Amino acid sequence: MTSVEEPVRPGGRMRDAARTQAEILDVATQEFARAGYDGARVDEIAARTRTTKRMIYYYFGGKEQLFTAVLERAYGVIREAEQQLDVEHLDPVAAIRRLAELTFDHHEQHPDFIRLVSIENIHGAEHIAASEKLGRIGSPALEVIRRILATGQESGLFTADVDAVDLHAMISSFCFFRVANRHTFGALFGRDLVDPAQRAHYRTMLGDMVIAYLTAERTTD
Amino acid sequence: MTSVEEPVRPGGRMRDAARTQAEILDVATQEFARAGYDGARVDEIAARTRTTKRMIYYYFGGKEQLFTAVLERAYGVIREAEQQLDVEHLDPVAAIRRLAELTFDHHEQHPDFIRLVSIENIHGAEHIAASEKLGRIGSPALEVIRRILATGQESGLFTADVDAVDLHAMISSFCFFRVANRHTFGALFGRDLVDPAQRAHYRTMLGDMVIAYLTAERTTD
DNA sequence: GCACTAATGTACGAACCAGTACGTTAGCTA
DNA sequence: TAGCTAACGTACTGGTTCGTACATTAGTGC
Repeated sequence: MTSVEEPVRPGGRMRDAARTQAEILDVATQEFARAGYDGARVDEIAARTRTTKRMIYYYFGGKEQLFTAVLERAYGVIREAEQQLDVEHLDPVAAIRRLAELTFDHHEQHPDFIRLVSIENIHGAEHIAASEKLGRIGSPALEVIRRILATGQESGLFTADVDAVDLHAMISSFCFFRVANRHTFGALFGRDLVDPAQRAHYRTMLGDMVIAYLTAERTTD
Repeated sequence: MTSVEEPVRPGGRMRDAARTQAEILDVATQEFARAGYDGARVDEIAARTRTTKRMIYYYFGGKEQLFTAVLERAYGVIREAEQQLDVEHLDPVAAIRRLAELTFDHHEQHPDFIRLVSIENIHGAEHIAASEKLGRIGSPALEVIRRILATGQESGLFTADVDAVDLHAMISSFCFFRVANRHTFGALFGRDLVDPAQRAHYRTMLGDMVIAYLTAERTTD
């Protein structure tokens, strides 16, 4: 997520709009993820930047729009990751398992993103609604699921009545919960869902769950 | 969740510590769920109560402790609901499905609780950690799962290597995600996960998923 | 090298908000 | 019914925090 890392602009431009904006977004992402929207402090973001609060208002307009920009960039990152998906050369069962595992990995590697999404849900997704960019961002992963599902259903490997969006929700819910709710779950049940020693276990569990669901004969009652 | 509903204390005591505390907790639950911990306003809570801000500090000590008290009561409610669980007269498959459905129903009926848990996770479960009551609250549902799982595994209906806490996490993740992330999911994928018309569909989907996972033959590789 | 504008820094204000000092009264008990 | 205390109300404060008015400079085009 960090886009800026030069120590003290060695020989570079002193005034660089793109770099300043990227740095603000980096720090703002951390701060919003750390403390939530209302808990985040604009002054704190400015202080941890090589620029001043003035610049936040100059480039983004305000706290609200800054948070929207943070969300836009965070969603852009997963969108790019999803575009790199390369699983359709596998057979449907292996492809779905691989897709689930990549989703699992991505969630684990981007806890800040998970927190931002949780925060945005607390606020009723009003920033996504206010963003033109996020309105029609789409999901490459969804298209991949759609195609794998179609192949698997044609060949009779998968049960026919499964929808791509639903399957995406199923996979996401497990991956998301594991990261987002690890604190309360750990405090109440004494088990750390993101314990590295348990990582492979939960990754396999997710794949098993999804494949079992897709290949089970449904009892129509 | 609402414990107080008398219109304007008809003939009752004017000074009633228990009623005042319960009313503060009711309103605080709504306010914290609405706006998050930092977004919630103590003045707003007081204003929507028949008492004053002074009383909040008199009874609870401060905003932080008030939130902890809200969490304690909210977790107490699900604990009570879980103690009413009566599924062990069913065969293991039906019992697990029924348990999953009841979890599904409970999450749907208590969106405020879901929001409080999300908020508490944003803050690293620090209030649960600070609460003696919540430290060892336990989970009746977990015990039920444990027993059903044992029966199902003994009879060979279920695969042997499933843990009760893991299964609880699996069920919870689906139920929780559906309610907690409905706003962002709806905004991004154009599908309302809590649409009443889709309720039965997702309820069945959850049961199918869990049962498929428990009864699938595992490919040990 | 001059002028113009994008980029930046400083200092401040006004509203907000958690928390409290101080005073009052209902209701119980002896 | 006197007295005591738990329960309650009012008014205020001190610090915080988003946002901005005003001043300045780096870089660019001519």
